[in-house]
Amino acid sequence: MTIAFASRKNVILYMKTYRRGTMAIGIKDIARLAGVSTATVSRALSHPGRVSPETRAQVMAVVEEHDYRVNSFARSLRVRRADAVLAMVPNLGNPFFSEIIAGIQDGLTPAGLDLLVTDSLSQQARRQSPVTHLQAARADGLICLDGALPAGILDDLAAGDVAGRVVFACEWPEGRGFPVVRSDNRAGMALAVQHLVGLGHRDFALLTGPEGNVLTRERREGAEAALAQAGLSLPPSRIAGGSFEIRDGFRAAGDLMRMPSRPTAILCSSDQLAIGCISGLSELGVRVPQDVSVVGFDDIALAAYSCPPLTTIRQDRRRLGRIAAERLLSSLSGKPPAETLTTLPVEIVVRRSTAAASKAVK
Amino acid sequence: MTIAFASRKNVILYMKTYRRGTMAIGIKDIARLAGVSTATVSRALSHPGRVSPETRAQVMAVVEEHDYRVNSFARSLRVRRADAVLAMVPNLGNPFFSEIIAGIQDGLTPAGLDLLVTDSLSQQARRQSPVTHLQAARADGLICLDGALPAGILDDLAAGDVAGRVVFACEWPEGRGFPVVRSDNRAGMALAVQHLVGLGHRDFALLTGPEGNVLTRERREGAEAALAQAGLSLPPSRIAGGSFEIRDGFRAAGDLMRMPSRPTAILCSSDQLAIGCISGLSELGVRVPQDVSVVGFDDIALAAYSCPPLTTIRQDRRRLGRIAAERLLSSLSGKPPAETLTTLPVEIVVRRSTAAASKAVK
DNA sequence: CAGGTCGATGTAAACGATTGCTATGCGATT
DNA sequence: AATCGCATAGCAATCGTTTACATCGACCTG
Repeated sequence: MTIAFASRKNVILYMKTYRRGTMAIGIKDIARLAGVSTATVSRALSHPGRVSPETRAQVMAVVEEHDYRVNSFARSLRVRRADAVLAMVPNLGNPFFSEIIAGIQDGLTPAGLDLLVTDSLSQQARRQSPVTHLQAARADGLICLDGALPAGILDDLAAGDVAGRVVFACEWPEGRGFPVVRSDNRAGMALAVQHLVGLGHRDFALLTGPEGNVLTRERREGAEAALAQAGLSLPPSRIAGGSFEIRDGFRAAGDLMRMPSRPTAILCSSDQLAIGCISGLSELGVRVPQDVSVVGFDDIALAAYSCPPLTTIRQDRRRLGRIAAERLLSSLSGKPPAETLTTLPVEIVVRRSTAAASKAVK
Repeated sequence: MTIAFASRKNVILYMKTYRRGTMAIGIKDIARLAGVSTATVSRALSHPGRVSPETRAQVMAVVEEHDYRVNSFARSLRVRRADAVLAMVPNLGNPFFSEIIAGIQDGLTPAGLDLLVTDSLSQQARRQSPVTHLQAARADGLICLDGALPAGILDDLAAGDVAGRVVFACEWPEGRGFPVVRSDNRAGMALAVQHLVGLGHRDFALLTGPEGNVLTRERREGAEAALAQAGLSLPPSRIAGGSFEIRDGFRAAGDLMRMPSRPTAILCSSDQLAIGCISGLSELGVRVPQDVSVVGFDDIALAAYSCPPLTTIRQDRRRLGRIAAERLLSSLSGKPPAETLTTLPVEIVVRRSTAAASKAVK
């Protein structure tokens, strides 16, 4: 059985050799077969009301018989519209984004648009920016899930020729005025804090995402504000993290527990962080939730089945994607943007990683 | 002088804008500004060797200055090539596929191809099949991760005009002769069985995926064959499951433990099943791995952090995607397919969900 | 019955690139 | 000196649609 084979050679061969071999059937053939002009075929297909019922039926019969499809390039070239949208994620391999992508697809499908995807790394590899796709007319619009684009690209995205064709979702660059669709990160953290305070916790820690990320900031601020309201605060020594990844949750758990005074409740900026954190805690013999309570953020599918099942903040990622797509569509159709910031509600789902603060904590 | 030049350029641009009502700059503009013909611009861009160094530099300068991009539709129309590939997954929201998609992107990027994605549901919603995209020239090829396409669509995919433009990855329809890239499912299950037999286990159970799925079949067969080799067998009452989802693992755990005689080792056809299963077992007070050992399949990111960390069969999904992309590229370039079935090796990663069979089992 | 309206269709010009031919200029070969 | 070859660049056809405009009856109206 074979394992793999040289790729570079294929690439070169592809670039040099490939031509679409088969001669596809075109509108002219249909016209001839149906005994009408190409204009009539085109109209029968895209403006059925503009041709007589008999002609339409006749054309359709031929179209069906030969399984004809309009060549999308010729069409797009003529109408100057790609009928496609590009979604750019920081990392395609990160499962966190898959549901947002699915939501985008949901939003695009009713409008008959296609979905192109790419990730920031591949773009860099090709020395391209998503702007290229727009300029090359390959996509009508862009939904960007990466809030950390370089300034130069952001400038391009704000420039005249792509204005109104970009929506940010989930993450976004600050102070740029792009339309964005996001979850209510502050409210989410507030929910988490209130839940834990209600359980009697007074000693909090926070696991944050990467430095400079908007979500990191909003979630931290949300936590701090809610804690302040409860008369509590979050000393810097109680803030750890540095990415949304599992392994940092694991690592941070160790760091936190090594401190002289231990928190009884840990707020995590992602479920991955929370799962890593719990894993790290159990490694240290710290029990969740008996010794410390942990709450996550996102409510990924596995959250309900981790052990213990994770108390977390649910954000509806699918909906977020769909709404981003809808906003883009509306913006593409020339409608003036309603507001630039759309904030989606979140909710807390209480499972078993949180419990009343233990009285006997040191 | 610079001023004069700039203003003339602006006038030209303005006139163009005014006339056409669009801001896109075209090859004609570049040609005019560089003082050459469009043919030369085109050649400077795509066959740099065919123009003199001076001309090329001159053209490039103008191209850079105006940030010109070739209109991909005009180009695709002319060269009859989309430079894009469609990936079709059963369900975009399922994170299992995200890494395969990332791998596909990896394979496509060096060749400069774009990636379109869609899922089976959206296709149905639009009453389209992936064939449509190929016929409409929207994509050069298709990578299909859905092995359960209706027969009619499979017929279309095998038909003349799309022949050689399809590769199946991960899953595939049987008895059709399409090129397939897959993991070595049988060997994977054999690895799992051997590991457990080595730990002294004699009482096995198997959690399967959906009925009719190739992966379900191959993994079951792999398990059965390896067990047979060890002189063991798998009675029907020890086979449960019905999907790759977490919740079915959870449910199946209950079913299995309700049987009069309990297995000491559970083979799961996916990590999700395994995680659900462990969750279900712990619900019933059954400890993993002390009471029963569980092994998963896939090695998803969370597998290392579940509790206990999951012993599982790793399949390199990213590589699988990349190789599928490379096979498609090679096939598009007209090379005769080497062999239709490419099988990727898997390996077992032993963590803590498996242990020696307890002597004291009832 | 002349003139006007309207609906259905055809004609042909875009859309923006690529590329087979052809023309030109210039150095090398015989 | 005449010819050949080659590198370079332009001309114009072409890719497969859509759509503005023209055409042509049929029907209506005064």
